Amino acid sequence: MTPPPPGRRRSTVHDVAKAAGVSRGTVSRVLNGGYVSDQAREAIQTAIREVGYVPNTAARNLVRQRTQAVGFIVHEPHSLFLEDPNIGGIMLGANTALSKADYQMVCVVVDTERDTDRVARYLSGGFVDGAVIVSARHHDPITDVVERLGLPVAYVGHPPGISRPWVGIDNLGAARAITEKLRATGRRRIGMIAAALDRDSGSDRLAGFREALGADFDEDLVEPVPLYAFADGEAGMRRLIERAPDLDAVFGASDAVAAGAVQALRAAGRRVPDDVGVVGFDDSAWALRTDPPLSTVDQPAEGLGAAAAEAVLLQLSGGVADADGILLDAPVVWRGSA
Amino acid sequence: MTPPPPGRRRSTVHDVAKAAGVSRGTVSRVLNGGYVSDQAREAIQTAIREVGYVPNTAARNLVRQRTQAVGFIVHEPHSLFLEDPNIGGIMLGANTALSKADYQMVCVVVDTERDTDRVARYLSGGFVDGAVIVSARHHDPITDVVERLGLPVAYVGHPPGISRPWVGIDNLGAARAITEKLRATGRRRIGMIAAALDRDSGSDRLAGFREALGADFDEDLVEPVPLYAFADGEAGMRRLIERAPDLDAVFGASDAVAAGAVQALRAAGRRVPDDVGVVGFDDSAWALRTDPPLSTVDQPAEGLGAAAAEAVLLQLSGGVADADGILLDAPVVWRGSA
DNA sequence: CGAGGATGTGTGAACGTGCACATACTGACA
DNA sequence: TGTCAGTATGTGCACGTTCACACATCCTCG
Repeated sequence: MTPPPPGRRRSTVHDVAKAAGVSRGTVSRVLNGGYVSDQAREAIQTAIREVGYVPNTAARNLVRQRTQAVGFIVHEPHSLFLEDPNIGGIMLGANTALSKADYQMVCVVVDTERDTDRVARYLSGGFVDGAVIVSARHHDPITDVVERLGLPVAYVGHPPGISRPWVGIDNLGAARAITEKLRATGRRRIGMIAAALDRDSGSDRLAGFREALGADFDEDLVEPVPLYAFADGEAGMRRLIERAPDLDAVFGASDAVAAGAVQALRAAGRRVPDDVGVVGFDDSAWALRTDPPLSTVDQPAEGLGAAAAEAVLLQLSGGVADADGILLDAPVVWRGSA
Repeated sequence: MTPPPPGRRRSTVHDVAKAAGVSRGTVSRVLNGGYVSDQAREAIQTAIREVGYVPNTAARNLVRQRTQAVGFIVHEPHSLFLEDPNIGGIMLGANTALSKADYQMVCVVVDTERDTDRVARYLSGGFVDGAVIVSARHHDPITDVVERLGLPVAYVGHPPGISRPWVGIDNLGAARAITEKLRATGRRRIGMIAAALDRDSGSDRLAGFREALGADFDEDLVEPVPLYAFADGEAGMRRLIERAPDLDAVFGASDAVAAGAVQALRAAGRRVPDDVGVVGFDDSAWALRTDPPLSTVDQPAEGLGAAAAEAVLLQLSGGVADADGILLDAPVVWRGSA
């Protein structure tokens, strides 16, 4: 089918060796280190430029028994993938760290169940040396495969029951911090729109909220919604106002949720922040887009991606990554919405 | 360094052949097609499962002279990559199309100049069989390399001076359509915040705007801004109101720009849509986020990605992709902002 | 002056696959 | 019965690299 590239054949070490008047071995040593005389090195480097030599990855991978590629696996429905403000940053951070170490990043998006099997097979197929896994689920076929294979991985977020390296932010602590700050402004009836409680990030944020309020915590002021989405925030806020009209502040589990809440509050005739203070979580583009801009928690997405990638790279270079997890700092960003 | 995978050695065709009592060749034929008796086929398939055989990609790539991977190359600064509402969709669409054809997608983000060289080298290194290239620049080292190598590619968007397959939307036609619709609502003084005029998408949208207004076009009502970003829209709108206080409608070159414009208008005491009608472009998350939601043009991001990927796949399977480009339909979505 | 390390180079054997080729058996047909 | 097409299988080589090993030279030190 695929004809050899229209131009001429790719040049190989042999061509370089011939052009430089040395043997393959010496060329290889120039590329991979070893004793080479200055004279030979120079001749070879000239020859490389001359014949336009670029090493053949497949051949190198074959003999080295590795692929110099790391998978970036996102387990989210497509719609969420587009909505999530962090994934782009995580990807970028991971990609930057991997490129720097001369690894390639291979993106894999897992949507349907069928995909899950495909990816599990993919991972066991040795296409990648390791993987950064975002938003894994509990007892995911993917995590199962990873555990069984002992593939070097790092998770972004902390899937329960997994004892592999992971990076995340201190969702609980950050949620507690921003709730405390909100409380310190004098608010008394503080509600929360809690999203994605089936994930650690969601349940930890709720736990932090609860801790900050202590004895004042009122179960009735928590409105659970399925996703970290704008529409969920809006709908949740509507229900919450109805149930607790005296509410004077609300913590949205994400900026999108908080933005939805602002919209619903405004529609209900409440002023933000005068009548109701609102805080979010993520410091995504949403936060600067609402009026007034959201007080929120800065989620260092690029940092998370980079840290996860580095944890994988560490394992790849023979190190042992700490399975206890790395928590990145997620500082409160105070703006006008509360 | 990297020790062979902690478990046991990966099994190869030899192991399968031995387990099934046949030769390597027959195993290969089961995998790649050819004459095989039912009996042998069954024995081999059982053996494959038994020994947990997964073909070695590197070896296969080496002998087949291809990598079964397609690059996804984004030439944007990191900050824009995160802002752009379309890139996620394009990526997703491309990834879906490629996975279906059993190709892997390798993401490459080009930010700095240094990156450009790295990627040019990467592309010429035979790491990928083809590439989907997003937002290429004119006389980009990357496009140069691609042209020189004759690498099968497809562009998303139409970099000038390139005669390779590309997919895009009819920016000019869509901009004309939404401007006409805006005009039909009775607006008389229609301005435009024109972004990214150094790219085909930006200049085409301006051209469409101009065409729709015909003789009524007023150069003075066009405010050029560098990027498709919220902040640019806000700043541009501020300047535009000052210059033309009698303006009664504005076309933002993107939803983000339009959202910024809405913000600036509101800050200036204008009501949307009562005093000033606003329309955007992209139908991104921004559109539903403003109040009222934006009238805009639906940019089929996933469709673009998929179409580009398919154009690459077509070339890879020996077909000749149409270098004239494919234009996807971009329908006007009318909401409350005008 | 010879042993032995440091430096420099060439050669052969893998790595795991796909493919061309050789081989062998079957049945149909002249 | 010989020939030929179709079916079915095994074998050798090539893909382009790295790595271990053998070998050669030089310098140093006892």
